[in-house]
Amino acid sequence: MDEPKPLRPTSEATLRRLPIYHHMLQKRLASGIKTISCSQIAEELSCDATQIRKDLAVTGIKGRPKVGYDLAALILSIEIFLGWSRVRKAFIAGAGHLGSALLGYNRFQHYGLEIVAAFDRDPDRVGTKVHGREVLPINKLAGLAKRMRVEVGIITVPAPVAQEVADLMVGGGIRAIWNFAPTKINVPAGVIVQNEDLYSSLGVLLQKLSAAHRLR
Amino acid sequence: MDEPKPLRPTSEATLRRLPIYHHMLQKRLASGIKTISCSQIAEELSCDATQIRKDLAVTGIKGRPKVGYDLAALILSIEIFLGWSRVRKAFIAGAGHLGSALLGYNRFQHYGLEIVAAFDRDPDRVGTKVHGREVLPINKLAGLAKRMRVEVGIITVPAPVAQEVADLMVGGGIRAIWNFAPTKINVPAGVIVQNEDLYSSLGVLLQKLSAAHRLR
DNA sequence: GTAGAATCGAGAAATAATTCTCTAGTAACA
DNA sequence: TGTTACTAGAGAATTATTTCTCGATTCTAC
Repeated sequence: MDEPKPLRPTSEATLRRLPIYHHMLQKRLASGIKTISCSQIAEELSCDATQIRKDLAVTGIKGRPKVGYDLAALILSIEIFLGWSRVRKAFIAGAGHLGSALLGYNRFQHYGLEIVAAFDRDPDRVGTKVHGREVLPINKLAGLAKRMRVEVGIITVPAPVAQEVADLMVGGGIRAIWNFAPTKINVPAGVIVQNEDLYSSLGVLLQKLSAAHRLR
Repeated sequence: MDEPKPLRPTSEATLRRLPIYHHMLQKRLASGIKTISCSQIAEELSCDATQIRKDLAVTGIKGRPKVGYDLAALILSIEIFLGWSRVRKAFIAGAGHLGSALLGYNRFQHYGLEIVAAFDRDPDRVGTKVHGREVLPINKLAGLAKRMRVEVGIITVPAPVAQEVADLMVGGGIRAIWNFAPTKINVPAGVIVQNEDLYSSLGVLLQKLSAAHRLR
């Protein structure tokens, strides 16, 4: 095995930081520099240099003392590690506000994801186009997913129907689900679920605000 | 002091889980039951009962052995702790796809947030209405925030202008910022920033998918 | 009543994550 | 060519978080 297969999967905390470094590094690349050190990254993002070093190490990149990392190589290394170098097809279920907004993110393509079609239950929405992609009836989801070998499903339907939609996706062979519905979805082992609960984030924000209030 | 003032702030992990319990508990409340135990919650969300018990403890709720918690009291306790019991005014900067989607989330009101106005730089958008709220020019943001005592700012502008917008918000007295732009924003001490980087979440999802691939 | 089952709550142990410390290597400069 | 300042990388120490264990409490059934 030429790839250093990790005994433990990379921690979620590290995975969440890598894209942040990536954004920052691309900004630097545009400004023309060739190499960058952990201390420079740490300075800009105001976090710990050692942590960055450990995070970057999981991608397999090697740096040089006194110099740092080759910027272009580092960016590429992060992209490969995160799976952004290969674009995977995605279906989105729920063509409401949030679904439409995600369909409008055309930059997902640069981050390994291509949303190829949208699905909805509402007959008024079916047949319309959102950001250039046609909205299809939800009952076509599983069959098309299988036929087109779609790997990722995005759930932006209301919570009460999220499980139903997840079942359709799993039935269609989808193995990774990005769930924006604020509810738990049950899937068979082997299917990856990434929950994106806006209310959780809002909870964190408002609790901190309340706590700050209480201190004064 | 009648409130148990915590020496350390509650961990982010706990804060993120509380809203998840809240969703689940409300679903249960609708089904008519009066009390619930940690083991029942753990079963439904497939996580550890002890962790739930520790999480709920931070809200100050007391349970009864053999019975569990009073469901209504527990929900209220979470809401108070997270700061959802009082509705705070918010401004949103950036009336693009994502901004419009957030303006359409009218349920934020139940989670302590009321988006009262939207702002944009684009003259074509200014003056239009999005989900019932008028889009105002960005240069009015700071003044209005101060006058209306707005506490929360939501950033849904492109990354390159996020810092500018954050500065306007801070200038307007806003003390908590929900940042959807994939970039770091610098704010004075005391201002709370909650980053919501979709690319980070996507990174986690796709990396896990890639890793799963590599294993086979 | 009393026995038994279920649960909370608190402290201990185990695990995971972050930060610190040291070594070796590299480049810039005198 | 030697000296100095800087940095990656590895391992140790620290800190935070999760999981385990156990005693106390309270309800249910007999």
